[in-house]
Amino acid sequence: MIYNSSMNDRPDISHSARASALAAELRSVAGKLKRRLQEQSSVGDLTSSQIAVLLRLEKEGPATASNLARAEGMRPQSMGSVIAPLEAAGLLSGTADPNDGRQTLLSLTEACRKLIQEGRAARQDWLSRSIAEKFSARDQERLASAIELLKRLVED
Amino acid sequence: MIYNSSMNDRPDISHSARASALAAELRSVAGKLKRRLQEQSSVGDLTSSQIAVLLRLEKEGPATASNLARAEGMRPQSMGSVIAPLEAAGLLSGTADPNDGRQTLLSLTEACRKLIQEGRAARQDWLSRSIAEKFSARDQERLASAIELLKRLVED
DNA sequence: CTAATATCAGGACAACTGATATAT
DNA sequence: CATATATCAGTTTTCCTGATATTA
Repeated sequence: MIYNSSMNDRPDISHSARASALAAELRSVAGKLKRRLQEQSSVGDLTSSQIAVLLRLEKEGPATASNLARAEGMRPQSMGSVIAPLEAAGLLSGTADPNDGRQTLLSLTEACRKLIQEGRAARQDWLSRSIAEKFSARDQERLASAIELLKRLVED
Repeated sequence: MIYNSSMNDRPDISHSARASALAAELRSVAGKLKRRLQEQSSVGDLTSSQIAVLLRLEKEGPATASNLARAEGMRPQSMGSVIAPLEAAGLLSGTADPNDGRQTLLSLTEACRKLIQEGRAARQDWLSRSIAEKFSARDQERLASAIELLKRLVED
């Protein structure tokens, strides 16, 4: 705390009151977003977490299940059940790391990479589509900095 | 669409590519936020949805379960199970609407109102606390406009 | 032996759908 | 009778915890 509270018991009442109001709104919109993503995932066949994984692998290259779990802030066991259907669908393939037998390095299959590059995946994706449709280039910039803000919030 | 696509098949490739990248990041951070809210709710005794309901009632006055459900973008049945524990805990009380016997108007109990006004609820709330601690007044303003952006996204 | 990875099994939670009772 | 509210019951989804095998 930067504020000196020795001369005043409530130096930041409005600061925390504002925080509380913002929290309420953020909680509400986060809930809606969550439900929206979920309801859309039943339309296609990929869940939100699965799309997040695919796009991360596409952007940052092969990774292990544990790596992905850490990146997404979830447990390795949970990531396992996110990944399993993707492997079954032939979108992901795992090869054992020759240097470390414990690890299985996951990478996108050629079929999946093609799907993403053709933009088909994005067009099927409700969130990508909504952002493209509803947000101008200027708004997309604003969204980008908003996301940085949210990242700070969910960090430790 | 403002762009004229008659002279070019892909006038907004970068626009939608950017949208797709933003979607990936937003999805990721939304997932983390969701998990964070959930893990915190098991510490206290109120879920994220429940806090959202309490703060909404405090801000906007009494409402019916269906009203609240619409406001939060969920089904009335789901809202029912959000509300039930709150009534049981004595934070909410429902009185039958004299004009419309179907409706039960929910309002905060005095105990709950006091809790909120004392700021105890907010201090116990991880999200409020994080926002207050991590964000300067300037950042809170940025967050406020970010939330407006997200609201547009989850709207129909 | 300790640490990290992966996986299996069971459970909790928050939302959903469908059905029913009641009041308008 | 059609509509809106509330509630009961059952299901699904996603993530969790705990336990075990394997390799470094």
